[in-house]
Amino acid sequence: MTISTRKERQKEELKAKILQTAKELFMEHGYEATSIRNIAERIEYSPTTIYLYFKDKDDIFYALHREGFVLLNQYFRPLSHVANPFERLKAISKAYITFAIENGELYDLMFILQSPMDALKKDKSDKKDDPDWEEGNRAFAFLVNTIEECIAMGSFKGMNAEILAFTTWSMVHGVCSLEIRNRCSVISELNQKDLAQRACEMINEILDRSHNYTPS
Amino acid sequence: MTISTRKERQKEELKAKILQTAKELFMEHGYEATSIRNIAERIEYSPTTIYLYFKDKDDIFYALHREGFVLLNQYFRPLSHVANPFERLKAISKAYITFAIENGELYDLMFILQSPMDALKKDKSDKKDDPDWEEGNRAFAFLVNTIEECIAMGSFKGMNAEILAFTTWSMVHGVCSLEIRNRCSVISELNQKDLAQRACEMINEILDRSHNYTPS
DNA sequence: ATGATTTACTTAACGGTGTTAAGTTACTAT
DNA sequence: ATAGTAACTTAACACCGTTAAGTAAATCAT
Repeated sequence: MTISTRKERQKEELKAKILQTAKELFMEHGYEATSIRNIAERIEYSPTTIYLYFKDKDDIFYALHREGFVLLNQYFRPLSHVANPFERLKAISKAYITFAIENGELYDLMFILQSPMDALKKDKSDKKDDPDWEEGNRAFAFLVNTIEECIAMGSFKGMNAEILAFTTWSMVHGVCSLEIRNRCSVISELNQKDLAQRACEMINEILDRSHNYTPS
Repeated sequence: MTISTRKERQKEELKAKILQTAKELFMEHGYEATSIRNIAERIEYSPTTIYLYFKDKDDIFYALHREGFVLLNQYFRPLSHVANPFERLKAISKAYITFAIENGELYDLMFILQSPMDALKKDKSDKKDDPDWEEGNRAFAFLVNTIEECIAMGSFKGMNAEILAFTTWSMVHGVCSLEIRNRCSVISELNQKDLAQRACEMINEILDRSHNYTPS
């Protein structure tokens, strides 16, 4: 028994090593420039070995995808102590953009690249209630709950919490993705990250005005 | 003279034909699945011929990029007749998302793909005042001008027009890019395009509340 | 203990990609 | 007529993701 569990462990170790190496290369050079052959070379195995542990390239990046959400939740965790739900909402949007700027390639993988979504489509038909998606659901649920609390306090009168959560996410994602995919430099002379920061502050300002709003 | 002008014309015709074929294939199958060899095969030339007309693959897609902005401006054109600047702003955001949904692949090229930005980086150092970028500038200027008119009318008190324009663009881009890159289906049971539409309406609602806002 | 089977991995190959160096043809100018 | 140029092609390089077939060692069954 102990000998077969050792083998089991070694298999898992190799799988983890492939994943970690993929992550390193991906962080260094991005998705396009990371090849199965590169990964194989760095871990000193033949490229085909990787296919014994992962279905295909998308499958590897789908696994990294999950790690991204774990990290994002770490950025969110301290914010659960912010008592005022509206302050918490603004803190979430700030933490989100900080995460995006500090982990550009990972953000790209999680929210821009098609690849991990393709992997999801291939063998998972359930989508939402898949255990790999748990961390993603947790992150989004935190946002939805915060907005529900805002509404319970009388903010955002007449708005649907889930739609507003998606909309808020869209707004900050818009800033982050334009920054990551280099669309900021083209329209403004400002430093790119400054522009992103100022846009994010403005989103908070707009949310502020919107949540305080009382029809006249 | 007339014989050499004919040759000149034929060269331009072939260049246009390459571009049009690239566009067709790109619209049908997306960026990744469109290869130089595919294009060459369809126009019945050898793949290397394409390199006599375009520097590389990015260069081809950068050219299509420009056409995308021409089309976007066509969506915007009728809106210049909307007299009320705030109504015009909301109409712009609606037209933008309609453009994105009706021309998904083109939108992807213009605002998501890295490729055309790489082409821009390669041989253009001026960036903003490059003639190829004229149509893009026109589209953004239309948004900035509209917001400036809003501010002149007393809306969005205390906000910077350019930053607000960028922020507004970010907000609608966020919705469009999440939809195009398949991140909607994961978080909601709603039909993807419905979700995008509702998010866009909510952005207009938020802008509405924000522009009506008077500090209490 | 020995033969059969399974496990873990590799070699070699397929069909594709973007790109370039060298070669070919046909037209043009002297 | 000949040298030169313009337009295009052939062949190749160095990659890519992926798979079929093969190998060597460990394990299992008799």
